[in-house]
Amino acid sequence: MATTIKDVAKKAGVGVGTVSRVLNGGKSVNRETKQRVMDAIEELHFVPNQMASRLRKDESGLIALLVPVVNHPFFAKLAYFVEDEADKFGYSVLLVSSQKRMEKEKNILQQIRRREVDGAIFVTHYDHAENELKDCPLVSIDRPLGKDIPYVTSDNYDATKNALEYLVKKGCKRIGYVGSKPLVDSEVLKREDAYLDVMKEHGLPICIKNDVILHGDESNVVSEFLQDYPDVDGVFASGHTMAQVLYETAIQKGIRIPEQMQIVAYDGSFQQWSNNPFLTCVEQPIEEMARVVVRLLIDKIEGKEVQLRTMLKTNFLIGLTTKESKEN
Amino acid sequence: MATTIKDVAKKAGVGVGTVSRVLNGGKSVNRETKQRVMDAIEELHFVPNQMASRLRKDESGLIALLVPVVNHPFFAKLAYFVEDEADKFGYSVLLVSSQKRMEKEKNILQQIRRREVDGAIFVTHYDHAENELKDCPLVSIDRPLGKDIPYVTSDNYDATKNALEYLVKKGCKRIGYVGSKPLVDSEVLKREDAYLDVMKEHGLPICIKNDVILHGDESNVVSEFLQDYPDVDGVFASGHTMAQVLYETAIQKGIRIPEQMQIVAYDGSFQQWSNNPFLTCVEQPIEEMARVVVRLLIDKIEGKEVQLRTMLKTNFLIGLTTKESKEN
DNA sequence: CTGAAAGCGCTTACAG
DNA sequence: CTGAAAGCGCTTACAG
Repeated sequence: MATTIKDVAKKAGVGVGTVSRVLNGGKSVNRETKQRVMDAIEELHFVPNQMASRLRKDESGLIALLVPVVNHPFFAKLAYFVEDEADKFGYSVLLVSSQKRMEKEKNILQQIRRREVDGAIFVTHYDHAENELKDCPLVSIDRPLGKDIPYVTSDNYDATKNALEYLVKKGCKRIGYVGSKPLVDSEVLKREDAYLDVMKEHGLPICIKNDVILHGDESNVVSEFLQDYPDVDGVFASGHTMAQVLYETAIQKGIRIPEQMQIVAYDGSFQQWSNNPFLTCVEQPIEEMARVVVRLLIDKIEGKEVQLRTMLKTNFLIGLTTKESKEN
Repeated sequence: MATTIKDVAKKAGVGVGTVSRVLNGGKSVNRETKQRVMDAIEELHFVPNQMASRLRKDESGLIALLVPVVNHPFFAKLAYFVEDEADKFGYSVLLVSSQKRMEKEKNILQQIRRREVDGAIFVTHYDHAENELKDCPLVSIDRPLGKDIPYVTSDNYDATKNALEYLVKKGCKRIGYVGSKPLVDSEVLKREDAYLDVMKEHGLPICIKNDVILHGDESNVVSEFLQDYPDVDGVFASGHTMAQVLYETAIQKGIRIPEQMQIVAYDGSFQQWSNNPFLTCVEQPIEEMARVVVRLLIDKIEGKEVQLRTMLKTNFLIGLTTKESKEN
């Protein structure tokens, strides 16, 4: 059997309470006693059973991160920094890919109730009844999960507007929008708003394809988009994957980029692998979003008051998928 | 306070043991009693506290997945399927990005001892003392973590050889190899072996850059590689990111692909987003690797005997980074 | 500063 | 089939 706090207590000649106190900081324990206990721990190679301690303290030390799929650059990068930040505060991260599986989201909600996890970060999500979310420490990204659930987002409207204005400035006359529409109310919807506004302002035609799709279907969406609007000379792609698929598909069709078609993307997460941006894109502050959202969650878990909406600034990066700046 | 098994027992007019039996399958419980208990559970919205049950049963229901970084297509895809498979068996996945943080790996080992997690999958890893790994349910990918630790791999040598022969067939005379060397003994090393063998066989020059690097440094490695061997007409890139960075860097330098330089990659994980492969590459069976490794781990956790080495077949995909097949 | 004891919420032989 | 009881390994008032 594994050695327990009892064995340590016996060996050190103290009560189990004292061992526990040493384990939890050792404040208010006599130096000598403490040393004896620590020696015993050392000798017995004692490792406290976390499960017992958690049961007692009624906390799990776990937070769940729900993403549609992890194998997508945006979510992967987010997961990376969420784990990094959580680790700093002593939390571990449970990874859940919930796309196609609404039950998984419900499960997490259950797990929170069961004290299996302390809280959760929903990046995207299905629609849940308000009362299911009640009393669960939850935070989200881009979407208001419920009216009391804090979330982090980026300046979707302004950034998109800015990106589209850039295409206009680069001479585009027929600008398309290709994206995947969120299932529920989301800040991401503002990208489409911005598109419609900019087109209207400049009197340009609307060439849009923005349906609710699953990750993995970008290829079909792009094909249909190019079929419906074969003559676009500029495209705003909502999401890095969409942009990448668009780029590849265009290349395969023999469309020259940026000569025949310029591309601007929202979210340029894969840039990190290169020193210079390849896609011209709106860069979301993914790392900061991750760190902020984790801290929000921990504050909620600890019962603190937190800000409901945090908006972070994006960056505009000029890459090779738009025409060279002459005026620069 | 949360409602407990006791409340349910009282409400149903039975003992707590009976409630527990109903919760755990309800076998050998009278139908009527069972119904009464279930009604009580329903009425009280009772959710069992997992922590207590785990303490009692001495199992956590958690497995840890250690990758250097999640935000890399290979690891992200692996993480996705690991979670999917683990979920089928009732396990949740703890995600840990251990690059740069050897302590994180040690922590997991500790957590296994503490019964915080039931087992772990190490994809890559630092060197650990054999006795640290002792008695821990562990499995890994591509690397033998220790002599009793099962692992899953792909046919690195054959696949690389095959890919290189393809470049030779496509007329390449100066074939380069750019990769990142694993820290420890690994099946991945066989890719370099295959390269050296093929070059020797065909009397071609060696143009190799294969150092131990961190994920994120691919850009520098590629730049140096192209500087050292500016006249390569074919490159084998070990790893999808390396290949992608190579492609982008070449494009930026004005090198035409595949006319001036053909590229073949090991691991074409991002293919999934397109219907047609973009990179010509060796496709690792990531999904199968993930599912197999999870099942191996669960078998180990349950104390079964498992196969030490599982080798899976790769696929060779022809994309746009090598010259058109004439003979096809 | 420290020990003895109660208890976290469940599970599981043990009797019956 | 089922109840009472012991116990999983820890933590935390409560006395002293």
